[in-house]
Amino acid sequence: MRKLKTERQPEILDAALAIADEHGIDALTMRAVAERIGVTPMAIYGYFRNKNELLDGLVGRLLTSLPQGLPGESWDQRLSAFAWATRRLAREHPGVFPLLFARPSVTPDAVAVVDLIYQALIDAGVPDAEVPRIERLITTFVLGFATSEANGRFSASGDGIRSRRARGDFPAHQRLMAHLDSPADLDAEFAADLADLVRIIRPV
Amino acid sequence: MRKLKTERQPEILDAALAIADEHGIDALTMRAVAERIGVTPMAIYGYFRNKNELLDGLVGRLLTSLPQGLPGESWDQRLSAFAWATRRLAREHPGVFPLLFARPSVTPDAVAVVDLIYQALIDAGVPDAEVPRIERLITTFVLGFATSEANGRFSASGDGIRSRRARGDFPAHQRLMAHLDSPADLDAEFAADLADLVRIIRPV
DNA sequence: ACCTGAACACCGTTCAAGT
DNA sequence: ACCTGAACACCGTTCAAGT
Repeated sequence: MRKLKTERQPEILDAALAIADEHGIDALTMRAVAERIGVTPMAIYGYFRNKNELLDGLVGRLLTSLPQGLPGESWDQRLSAFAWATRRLAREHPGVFPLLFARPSVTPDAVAVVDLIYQALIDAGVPDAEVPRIERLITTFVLGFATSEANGRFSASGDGIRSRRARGDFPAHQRLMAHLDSPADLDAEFAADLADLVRIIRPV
Repeated sequence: MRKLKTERQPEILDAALAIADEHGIDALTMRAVAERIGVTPMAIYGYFRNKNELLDGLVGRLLTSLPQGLPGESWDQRLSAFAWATRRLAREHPGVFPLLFARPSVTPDAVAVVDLIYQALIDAGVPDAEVPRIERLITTFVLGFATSEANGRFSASGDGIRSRRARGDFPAHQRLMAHLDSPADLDAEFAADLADLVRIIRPV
């Protein structure tokens, strides 16, 4: 368990994030990161024990870039700010964002975000015993929505379907045909979803 | 665009799924699959154009194993059956399951599942124009919950936090300390979440 | 204290050949 | 029609050495 250097960690994470943003997550290799900061691949191992820890560092970087939550705002303003900021993050870093789902994130950064949501729910009047569950419910949805968008799960309907739909194999699709022109306005949809979720919280 | 053989595709997918289940997704290599069915790595390429298409096949396999929805059941029974079956799938195949989030799945298998949920929502009285949004809301949550569980996002709290919590850096955590002993009963939590989501649907 | 160079055990995938 | 063998261009990571 060697002690890690920290000096150039931010520089390395910057490089890694830039590579993933520009060329996709598959292009994020130790060798590519090294080349980008003008160093031999092995130099990276002085700062991160292995590639997995570098990815953990990337997750931490994403989390710290979320808003800290100004104390003056109301609970639903704070919740909403978190949700929209998370979604914006996914759009800015679609390659890296899905890692948030994969990595437990028990880092201080992650706990800080959770603490913010806990506080918002407490302020909303959610009973203490219910707060952790509702927090998981909300972050699961928000993370899931943002990840779906980043991965193209909501678009991509395309052609093959349309014909099959017409063939009548899927009766509900046929009936809803007028409303299936791909989720045109995801901003509006996300807003409506959040409103629905807040309705869960309110009278809990 | 060579024509692919189909005969041994199921056999190959079986092998791939078994490897991922037994040794994790990282152990799922073309070479390992080939060895498992007693063939050279290159033989696989007669059945799947590349590794990505093999993974798509795996996603299809997971989707077809979901229940088809008996017509005799009520809409909330059908919705509930889908949700619990999805979660069970994630527990049986934690390594492969997260692929469902990554791959758009516009395959017939995926559309069939969506059609089932559409129908349940229609039967629940959700207005046609709202059905696709509510479907995405629900599947996003269910997929997100199951993926979180498969990836250990809900457990894994552990030690580092506990001390930090005690240090008082996170006030909401401190207040809720009695309720943070890791999400003990995820079955009950999932049930409560589903009940909350159904309350969204009911009076839409 | 920080970085390099060479090497190892793997990958996915190509191409040409074998039966 | 189906599969094999050898090879290529990559990976992450080790170990020992260089300044």
